[in-house]
Amino acid sequence: MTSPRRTRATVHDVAAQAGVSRGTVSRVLNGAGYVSADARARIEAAIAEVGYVRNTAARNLARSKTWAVGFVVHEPHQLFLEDPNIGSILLGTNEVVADADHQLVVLVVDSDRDAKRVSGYLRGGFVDGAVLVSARSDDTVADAIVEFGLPAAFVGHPAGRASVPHVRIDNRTAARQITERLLATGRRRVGMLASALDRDSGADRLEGFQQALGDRFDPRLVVDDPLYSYQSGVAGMAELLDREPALDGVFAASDAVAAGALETLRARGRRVPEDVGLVGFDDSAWATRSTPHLSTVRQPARDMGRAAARLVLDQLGGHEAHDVTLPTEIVWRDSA
Amino acid sequence: MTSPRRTRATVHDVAAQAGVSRGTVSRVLNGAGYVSADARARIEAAIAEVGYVRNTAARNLARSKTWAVGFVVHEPHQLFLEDPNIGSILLGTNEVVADADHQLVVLVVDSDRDAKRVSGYLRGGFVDGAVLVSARSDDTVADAIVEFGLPAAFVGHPAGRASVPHVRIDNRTAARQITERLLATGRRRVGMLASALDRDSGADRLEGFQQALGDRFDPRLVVDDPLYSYQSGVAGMAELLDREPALDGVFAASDAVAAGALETLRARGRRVPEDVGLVGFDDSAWATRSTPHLSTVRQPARDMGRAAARLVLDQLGGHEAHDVTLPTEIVWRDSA
DNA sequence: AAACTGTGTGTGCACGTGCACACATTCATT
DNA sequence: AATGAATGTGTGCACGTGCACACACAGTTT
Repeated sequence: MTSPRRTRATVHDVAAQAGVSRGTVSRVLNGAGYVSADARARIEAAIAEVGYVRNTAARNLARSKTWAVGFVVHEPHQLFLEDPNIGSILLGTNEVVADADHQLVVLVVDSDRDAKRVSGYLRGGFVDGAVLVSARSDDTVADAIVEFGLPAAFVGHPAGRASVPHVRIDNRTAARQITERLLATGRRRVGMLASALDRDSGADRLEGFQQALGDRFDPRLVVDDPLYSYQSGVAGMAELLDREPALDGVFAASDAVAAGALETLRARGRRVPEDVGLVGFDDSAWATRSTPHLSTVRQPARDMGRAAARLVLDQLGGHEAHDVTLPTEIVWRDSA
Repeated sequence: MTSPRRTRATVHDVAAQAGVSRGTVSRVLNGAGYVSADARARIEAAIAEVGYVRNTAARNLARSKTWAVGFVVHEPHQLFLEDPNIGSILLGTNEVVADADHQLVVLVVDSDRDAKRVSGYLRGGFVDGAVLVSARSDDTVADAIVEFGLPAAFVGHPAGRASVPHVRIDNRTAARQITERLLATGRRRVGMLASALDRDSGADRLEGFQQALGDRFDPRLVVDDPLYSYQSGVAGMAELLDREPALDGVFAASDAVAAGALETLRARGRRVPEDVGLVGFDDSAWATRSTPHLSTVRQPARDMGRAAARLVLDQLGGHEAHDVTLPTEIVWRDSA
């Protein structure tokens, strides 16, 4: 068993081994021409011999370009794992970033301490840009990025940040449309399980819901929770039924919330969709994993991830980045 | 609106602004004593004035220490997102790594091109060590790590890699125990939905299953699939029922697989647990999200993540790293 | 008065690379 | 024969930081 080298080989070692200078080695490594066939062969042999691998960190320092892009998720870890939307955004972003030969670096923020560390990381010259998912309005990581001037893109538009390019969906219109569709099934007492009202997504969905109901909107029939979680659906639904036993329609701010609501409805002996019509938001894996399958709004999460990546790459390429709004689609299944 | 700096401030700028030398600035930044109160105050003012943030990449180069640890997931993205075990391992690892003031960098490998890029990243001096999850036996990223001598730890032990420290559970014993428990409910024709036989986890679970059945083991009642996925459960269960309609017990190699099997069983009109007893593995979110809730093996995923992180940190601290085997627990619910 | 200690500060080099430039050689052109 | 281009190679500096060392000065000890 060979013991791991205490110190790695450098271009100097390669140059010495091949009997040439560092400059020539560098030319071989970086593909620029003007190297004799003989020198090239000797250098390639030397590289293999001394086991040279380029120190990318040093290269980045010299070139001041890292070929890495951060993907910052500001969510409780648990939710990061539970929410398939974030996963799909990650997929889309990675797709585009990898295709441009950059390395995506995923950073999860779940505490003030994390926020501090991640902010330092982003400013520390490790990445050329960053994609931020689900930033809240008082997001210190976002503050750090903006202040530092790091090329970035937000997925979802945190209130009060005009200056940062972002990718969004029209949450308000989508929420209005699915609520109208729910009302069209003849429901009379319709409530909402709202979430994350401190973000545009949460606030706009509530607004769309309210628009659809018009005069019939009753603030008592809105329960809200900071998180888009299964658990918040379980609890919120119980609260809603307590407030209005005659409830016959529910718009949940996400599929995870809807799935939780479904659990409570079942426990309380309400049939879905016969007694209560239920619609969700996201068209996540929850939608088809639940019984009955959920009617919901399809968010083009993967496209959003792709678009956000492009916004960052555009900026890195010196182009202007233009905000993007992507279309949603109503997916009608069995829950309403 | 201030336009983002084209070039960031350095220690030189700070030194010039404060009227001192770089060395003194460095001492202030790194906390080493021997700085007059006057100089310290001027430097701190200068730092704020020019908006200096340390270039951590350069610092790392100088110190040859990055304070970052890679977390490599070698899975199709889709599965990475679907499998809550990986998420929990990630949580545990991040917990310990963050506590040691290191930054966890998540890297997902889903293609040969990814593998190449990630290998380069790991060797490029961006991280001090790495945790590898679900490495297959012919894993090129693992090869790169071993060859390069990067301090690392595997979660799950890929066959034929004696030299790398790893964290594992005793899959064989756990599989044997839960199969025995399933048999104890009086099942006569018991099959298995096996997965990932190219990893220790998959192969050992099959072996444990076989041990429990002893003479009654029938290789025709084992269906296998490369992935621990919901979809593989759906398809595998159909195959198993086609081969043996009288089947009354199934051990699925993971909860996701069991959940898929449940779907097929329902579609084919088999009641669980009345007609068919079903047990899974992992005690993931699938287990309690399914109807009925799954009997399964609890894998201490979070602890495994923690242990792996410690293995890496131990090596970074110059200590020897000892392999860890963690205990499992059978969780008996309603599906058998 | 010389030698020593403690405190504060500046300078040079190293980390490992990339790149601009200078220089050397060959061969074709005027 | 002198100029020029094309090709090949070596050297110095820059990237931004940390650290070892040298130095300067005040106050204390022999």
